[in-house]
Order: sequence, then structure tokens, then C-alpha cells
Amino acid sequence: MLSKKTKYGLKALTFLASQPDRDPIQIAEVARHENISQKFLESILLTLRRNGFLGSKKGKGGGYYLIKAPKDIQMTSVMRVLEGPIAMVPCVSLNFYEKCDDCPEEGECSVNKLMLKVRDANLEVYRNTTLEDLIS
Amino acid sequence: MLSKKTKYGLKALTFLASQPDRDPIQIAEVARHENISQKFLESILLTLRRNGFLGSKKGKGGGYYLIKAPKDIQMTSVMRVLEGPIAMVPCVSLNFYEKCDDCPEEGECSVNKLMLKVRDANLEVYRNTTLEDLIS
DNA sequence: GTAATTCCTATTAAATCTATAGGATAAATT
DNA sequence: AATTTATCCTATAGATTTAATAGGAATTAC
Repeated sequence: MLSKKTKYGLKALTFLASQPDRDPIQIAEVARHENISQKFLESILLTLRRNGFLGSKKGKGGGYYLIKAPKDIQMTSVMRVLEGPIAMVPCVSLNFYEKCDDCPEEGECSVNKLMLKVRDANLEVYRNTTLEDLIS
Repeated sequence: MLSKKTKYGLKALTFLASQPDRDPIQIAEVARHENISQKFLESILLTLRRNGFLGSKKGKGGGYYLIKAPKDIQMTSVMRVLEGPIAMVPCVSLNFYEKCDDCPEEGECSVNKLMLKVRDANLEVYRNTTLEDLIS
């Protein structure tokens, strides 16, 4: 299952990307428009800012705004930041690799074999989809 | 993340599929061979039997065995039984469809748009992989 | 009849996810 | 300078899901 964090984060990014300009938009406005708990969204936007997707401005007239062109934001990076590793098991992860402690021979593990294919299929999608592609 | 239930279930299926014949194999032996908690595995094999993948025999000399040819067991069905829906959100699920309550227009939802692609990519993999493909 | 093994349900323990609380910090306005 | 507005930040509570265990019932082989 996709976490709500990722779901809300994606919706927020898309909403910001679809703005006519890059003026700051308040959390409250995003939350209202996308039906998201404001406090929860706040923490999500914070992570997105800390990871280089958003800029922010405090005080009156403040809010969040995109700091990259939507076409330059790949879903690989969005998913990794919001949802975590793209691989379903650490033993096939590119960025978060870990050996299984139970599995003696990775090359002969059926789970490894299947999840490698799944990872590649997902990477293919995420690499070839940018935020721009998600705007209606 | 792939659940341990699915991971263990896949390993057990592969182990049973790689047996020279279809004589019953004890839970204990599968558990030992794959480093799995026996009690946990027991409940997994039970689900696999109830869903038509395995047969079982009680008492001395009993155990579990495959009741279909490995090449006839698609990963789509294994994943659905062990891991649940293949889609990451209900609004793009073929077998477990549900409308989002927050999203007014599915066709304009970025999450829907992305997850549709992901679902298709995963289905492609799961449909084209059988248990036979996972045996070393 | 006894031992071996699966069957079945309930429950506990652990981990993760979702959401909230509440004050700190900074900017704009007056 | 004071006030208002909005993000910043950490901690924590509540809810849900996952993982594992417990313990006895049912069935089969010998």
C-alpha cells in the first residue's frame, strides 16, 4: 500500500506545480484544496523542503513553492524521499542495499529473483515519469 | 516493503516446487531449510492450501505438497493471496477497486495517474513470471 | 492406542503509520 | 516596537498492521 504521506505529498507537489507562478502558497490552502489534515501536511511539506523539492517563506504572505521545474522532478527521487526504497526487499535495493541474514545464496533465492524484476519494472516507470507528467 | 508472510510463502512454494516428486514435506523441514519460524510458516502454508496452491496430509508421513505444476502458478495469484492487492492504491485496483473519498475527479488525480502506470508495470512482471521461473 | 502431524482460533508483542499538540522562530505590517 | 501571520521543530499519542506464539482439536499411520 502507498502510505498517506506519499499520497498527500504527491498531491501537494502536483498542486504547487500547477500554479501559474511560483509565489508561496500557504499550507492551509494546499490542505483545503486537497482534503488533507493540515498538521500532517505540514510535516510532509517540511520533509519535501529539507530534501530540496520545495522552498518556503515564513510570516505573512509566506508558504511553500516549487524550486525546480516540474519536468526536472523525477518520481524516483520523490518516491525515495516520501515512501522509502523503491525495492520491496533490501537485498535488491540500489540505494539501500542490505544482505538478508536468512538467505545463504542470493543468486539462488526465489524472492531475490522475483523482486529484482519488480524493482526494475518500477524503476522504469519512476524514471520516466516527472512531476510534469502528473499535471492534468 | 514485502511482508515476511509473502517472503516466507514464496520461499516455501519454491522449496516444494523444487522437490523431485510431490510427496508430502513436513512444515518442520521447510521451516528448517528456509530459516523460518515453524509456527509462523504453519499459518502461511495453511492459507496457501486454502487458496488452492497446496495439498496436505495429516498424521505420520504427512505434510504439504504442490497440487499444480510450477509453470501453471502465476505470481499474480501468489501475490494477491499472500501480499494482497497488486495495486498500491484501491482506486487503480482491478480486483479490489474502491473509490477514494477525498479525490473528486479520478481522471485528474496525480496519484491515480502514477499508480496506474505502476500497477501495469507490476502486473506485467507478475503475469509473466511463474513459480517455475523462480527455481534455481 | 499411541505417536506424529496438520488444523484452527485467539492472543500477545512489536513495529509502523497517521495525526495532533504546542511552543519557537521569522517576516510583514502597522 | 508590537502585533499578526505563517513556517519550523520535536515529541508523543493513537490507530493500524505485521509478526510471532500458544495451546489444544482433529486426523492418520503403525
